[in-house]
Amino acid sequence: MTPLAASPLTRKLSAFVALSEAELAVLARLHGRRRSFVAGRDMAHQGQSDQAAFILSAGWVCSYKIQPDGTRQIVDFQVPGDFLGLRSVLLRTSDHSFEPVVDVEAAEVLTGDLLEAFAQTPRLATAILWAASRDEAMVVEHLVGIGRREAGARMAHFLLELGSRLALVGMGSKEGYDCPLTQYHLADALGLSAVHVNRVLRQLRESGLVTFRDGHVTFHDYSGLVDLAEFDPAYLDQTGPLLK
Amino acid sequence: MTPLAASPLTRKLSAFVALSEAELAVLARLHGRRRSFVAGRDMAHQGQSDQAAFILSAGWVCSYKIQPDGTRQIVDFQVPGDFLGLRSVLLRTSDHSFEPVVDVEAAEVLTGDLLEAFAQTPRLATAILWAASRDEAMVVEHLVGIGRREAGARMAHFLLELGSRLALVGMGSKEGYDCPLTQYHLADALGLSAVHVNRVLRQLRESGLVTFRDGHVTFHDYSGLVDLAEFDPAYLDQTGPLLK
DNA sequence: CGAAACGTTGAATGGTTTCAACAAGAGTGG
DNA sequence: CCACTCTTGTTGAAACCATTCAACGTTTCG
Repeated sequence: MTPLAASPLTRKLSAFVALSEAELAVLARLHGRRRSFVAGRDMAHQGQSDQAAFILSAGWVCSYKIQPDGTRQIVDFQVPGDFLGLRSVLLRTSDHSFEPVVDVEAAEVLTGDLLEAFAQTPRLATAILWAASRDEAMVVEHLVGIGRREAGARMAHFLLELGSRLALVGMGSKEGYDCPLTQYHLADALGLSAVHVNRVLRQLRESGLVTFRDGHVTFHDYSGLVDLAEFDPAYLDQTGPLLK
Repeated sequence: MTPLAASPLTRKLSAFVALSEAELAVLARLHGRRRSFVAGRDMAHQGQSDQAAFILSAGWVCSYKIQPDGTRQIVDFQVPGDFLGLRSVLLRTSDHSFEPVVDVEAAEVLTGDLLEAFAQTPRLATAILWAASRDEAMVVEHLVGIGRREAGARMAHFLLELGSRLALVGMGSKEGYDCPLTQYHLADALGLSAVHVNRVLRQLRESGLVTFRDGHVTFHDYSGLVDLAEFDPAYLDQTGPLLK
């Protein structure tokens, strides 16, 4: 019996591991401290220490780094169901900033609560760490994309990956998904100029592959897009954490 | 009293945390299973599971991903003192390959031994996890470099970072260091073509900043290079793991 | 000696950026 | 309610950075 309104994180983890009632209860308790953040105002800045982690339940966040010359590189996006700042708590190395792309609802997770939850339910701990390693794999794939894919394939890959992530929490399908990002976000994430992002999007649209418009991504030719991007979701669709 | 011939990893950790005799002993025991690998033959392949971790004591390794179209992106290099495949053991998500750049000496670390060591000496565990988070920060910085730095600054930043890492284990200084990488390695790491790497290196050389030649990097104008690269070693020179 | 790996250089091509200008909608304050 | 500004999106033309192709030199190694 799944909860009436499972949180996105619960949904995501449940897609890979069958969680017991007790584990679901602990997970639910982690969602206790609800917090809100308004779009555009950073949740945390580079160099700030002692910050909490969050579980995103609604809204989008991006984690980025600003360079001395003012250019920005977005490292990753967080969508509902994603952890945010997990490594900062576990390992204390947050040298980037977090900006809510839209208004955000999140649960604050204190270090103590997290460690306690881990101690109580090792299987849950494994599942969460597995999710963290999945995030890391995405950063690596992101690096590969920027380094070795041309703009069209890079964009296609990005839109497909986002779609897969959202599908996992019921917010997207092979038809498309809602996406509040601006072309500037895409530019800063993909290492392109905003102008070129616009052109690439037009090409993809005119090729009948995808449309990115008015806050919505629509896949017109999913498999064609997969071909263009050479999208291999192996790094996303893992067999799940190794649990006995 | 430091050991007569401290391992590079011991050296590195000691630069940030004062380890007790007992902790040093545990660390030494982790170095027990010595293994050798010859240059060019992969230590592990993409998709392979159930692999051990290694502590590099001599030689260089690169971790990379091959794309369907044959292009390669090097994600990171490992130099003596670095862990290799740590995340694969802790979290099981190694979707990239490891190639020894030169002949390599490493200590194999079995999952069980590592967990046992962690249980025995929590401070050592924290120190090692801190080192892992530092590696992660380098991958993020690498992503930023590829996405938002032009070729010259990217190369300069890369050479400087490598220098800092090597200095930590006594294998480099602000004068320079030995570096067995080929221009092809640089190209695959920096997301450039080998031809352009050659040109960029020439420019840097002719500007009197650095020379990369015959397996040796020589800094001619360290601070000039730092300026060009906008190199801010904050993500490397952390205050160390938070230990009580 | 021949092959293979690495380095070097030129010329042509092309993907991307920059600069510039304009359009449309949202929000703001008078 | 209407100017006004700000953000976001759009498009063209010129400039530029980087790639590709091609050729050649050097060294290493079997």
